[in-house]
Amino acid sequence: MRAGEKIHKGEKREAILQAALELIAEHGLQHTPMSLISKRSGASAGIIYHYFESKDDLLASLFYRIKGDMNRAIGAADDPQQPLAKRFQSLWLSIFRYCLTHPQEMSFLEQYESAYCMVQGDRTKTFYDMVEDKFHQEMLKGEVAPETQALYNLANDLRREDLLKDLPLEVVNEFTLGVAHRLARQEAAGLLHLDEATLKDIARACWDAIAR
Amino acid sequence: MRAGEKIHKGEKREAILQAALELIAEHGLQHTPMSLISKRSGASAGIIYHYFESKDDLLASLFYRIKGDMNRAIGAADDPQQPLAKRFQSLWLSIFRYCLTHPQEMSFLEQYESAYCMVQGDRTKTFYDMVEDKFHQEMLKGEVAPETQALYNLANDLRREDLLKDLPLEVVNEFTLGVAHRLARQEAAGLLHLDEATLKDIARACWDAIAR
Amino acid sequence: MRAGEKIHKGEKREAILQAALELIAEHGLQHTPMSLISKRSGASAGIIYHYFESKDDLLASLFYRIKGDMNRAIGAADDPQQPLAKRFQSLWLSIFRYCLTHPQEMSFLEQYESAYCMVQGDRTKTFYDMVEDKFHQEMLKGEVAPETQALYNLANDLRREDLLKDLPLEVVNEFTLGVAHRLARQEAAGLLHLDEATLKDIARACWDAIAR
Amino acid sequence: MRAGEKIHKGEKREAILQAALELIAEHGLQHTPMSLISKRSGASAGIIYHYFESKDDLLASLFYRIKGDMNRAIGAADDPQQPLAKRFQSLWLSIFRYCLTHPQEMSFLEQYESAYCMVQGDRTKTFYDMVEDKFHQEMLKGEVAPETQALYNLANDLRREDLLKDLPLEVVNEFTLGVAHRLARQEAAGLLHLDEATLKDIARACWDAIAR
DNA sequence: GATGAATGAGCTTTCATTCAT
DNA sequence: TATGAATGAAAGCTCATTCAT
Repeated sequence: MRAGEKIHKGEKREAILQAALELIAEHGLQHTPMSLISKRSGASAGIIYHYFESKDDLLASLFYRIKGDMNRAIGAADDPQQPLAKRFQSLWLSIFRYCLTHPQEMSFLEQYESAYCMVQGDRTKTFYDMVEDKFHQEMLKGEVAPETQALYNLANDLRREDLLKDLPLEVVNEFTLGVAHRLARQEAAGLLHLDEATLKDIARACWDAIAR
Repeated sequence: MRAGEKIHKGEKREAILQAALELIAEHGLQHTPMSLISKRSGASAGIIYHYFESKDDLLASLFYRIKGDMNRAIGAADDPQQPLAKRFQSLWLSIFRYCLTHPQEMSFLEQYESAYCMVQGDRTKTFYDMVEDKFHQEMLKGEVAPETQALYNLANDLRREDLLKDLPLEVVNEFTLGVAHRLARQEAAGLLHLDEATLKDIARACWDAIAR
Repeated sequence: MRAGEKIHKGEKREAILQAALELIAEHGLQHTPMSLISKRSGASAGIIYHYFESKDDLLASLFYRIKGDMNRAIGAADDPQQPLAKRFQSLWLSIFRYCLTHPQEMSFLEQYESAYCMVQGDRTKTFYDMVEDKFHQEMLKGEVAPETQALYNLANDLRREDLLKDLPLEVVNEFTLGVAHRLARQEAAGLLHLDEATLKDIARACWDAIAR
Repeated sequence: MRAGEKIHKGEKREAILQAALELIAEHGLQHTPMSLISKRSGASAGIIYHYFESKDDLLASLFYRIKGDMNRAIGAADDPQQPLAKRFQSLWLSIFRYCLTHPQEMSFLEQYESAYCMVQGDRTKTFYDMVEDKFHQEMLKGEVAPETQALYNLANDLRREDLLKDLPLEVVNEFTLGVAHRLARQEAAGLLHLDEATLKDIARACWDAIAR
């Protein structure tokens, strides 16, 4: 009964995270009280605090679960055997598609990141500076956000071949993952429709931006 | 005393908006109660409801005030007499600088837009679809968000000269205003430092992305 | 209308404190939720937080209101013109009577003081060490708890005449105020009945304990 | 294995009581949830309800365990062979020392007794009137609280020799156990330091209060 | 005996909004 | 216009107790 029990445990925790994700995507971070998460997930109000220390902890856990999923999904699409230009296109398209097919996750990420990003003095603090739970601490030990790992690997390969302009890595990131993310959001919102051919054109435009 | 009274009116309303902007940038949308806005602005709790119908109305008013400011600041930098490539560079740099020098406004915009953007069914609804007050209605009559006007004018000029790739306008927007916005954010957060030369390189990379 | 307003304001604050006192004496500190204080006092749940920062602040305010009352009541009974032995008896009886006629206040004081007194390491911390609000800070500026002031004045006069044994002041305090307090509690609880004559005998026994 | 099992049983029950005692002395009665007692004692949340009917029952059991300990400790110090004045001094000092060396027990007793003592109408009800479990019922069958037994034995001996003033027994109790208890508390809190000589002076002052 | 996940009523506190003055 | 005390629903969270295993 061991395995069964563990699955059951994991399922409840997962149900809570899933309920939170759906509700936040539907009603917004501000209009998602714990009571609603409790109702939707089928968990009692109290038990949520058995799995998560606080609402903040729940949200942080959800954040890192999504980041991890995204990282895995995108990383899986990278094939180091392929030629570099082809790899870049595949990666760009896989980012775009992940964003497009995960609107709830994208909605959550955007709300969460912007809610924890504020100005102090003449300084903007990102949520990475502000939230101090174990998850964030662990994450900060790595040098880059996990979902950019595949991209950074590719960027290093490009640089080795001297195919990349001399731009900061963050800028390269904005021209690829950033642009893909934002366009996928607009497509998901119906503000835009991009067919296969256009997508490839855009991927190519990104390439033009960063390639020497 | 008429004129004086009117100035006084405007000042109080402005003080409320300014207090809201500062507090939201400092503490976040979720942690900015009306009571704090009242304290910071020097206006009583009650009188805020004389100037604004509700908190939502106050936030929407602030949103449109900022959008207007931004539009004016960016538009002012566009000189139709200049050659097109030069115009593009100027515009890109002026967008970047506006974002960099207005961290409170950027913080507010990001929080506000993401808080009012949610998923229903398999559809992402932007806050433009959801908020229904007079301001939004007025805005929706125009075809594009005001701050992109100068960029769209330039894009049309570029297209007339056949200098622009055949990409949707929204994509062009992402490669310019979007990229500038996100990089300015990172610079403001101290995650990145971009010197004058690098900025011009990035503006050029944007141009490479969209120019034929 | 000024005076009227002020009285009205004070009345609501006072009503809250009075309701808290009654309920705590009736049901105990642990079984007196803010909701009950709100109901009994006729104040809404929210407005209590206009007058007091928190439940702790409310309790601390009540504590100092009672300490002040007690001090005034007991101090008023001391007549420096009287002979010293007579003054001691009067003071002792007035302490006893105050305790006896204010059972709610006594119940509250006992619960409050013991609830905030705990052991850390091999050290007992009194609530004076633990609570850190403005009231306590103010109180600690004085050298002795206010209700012992009259007693301390008398003790000094006795010492000047060399009528007092060479005992620490705290010990003198226990033999007078302390004993009176505890006996009044037992009388109020019906565990004991002390008539006038016996009371005078006890006051005399206290005198025997401390007088040379 | 019988004996072993019984020892095991007793140990777990004792561990729970000990954990409760420590936590209540450290954090206060109000801030000692069952979950903490469970953690500190190493017993699961559920099993506590095998040993105790409820939290109230656990607290009552702890109360009587402490009262019994105290009684035994103090009674052991009384030697009926000694002269009466000497016996009184020994008893007083042994009370004082027990209180001083058992700060957790004292903290618990004070909190427990005051939390269960409340005012109804113009009447103060002690916790003896209010708690109705078997322990209290048993206790009420005896005429006096157990820890005063040794003192009462001595008081009777004194009265037989006509050495005692004509004061109610409760008053005698206050002048001895009561005063010792309160002074030990203050010493434990560091508000006071009483050396051996002073302690004997105080024991003598108590004697002066009650002796004819 | 023993576990610890689960319950759900109840807690303190917050806050957008109203309204008598 | 302007005030700020007052409202009360709703928020996040706690905790004594139960019960399937």
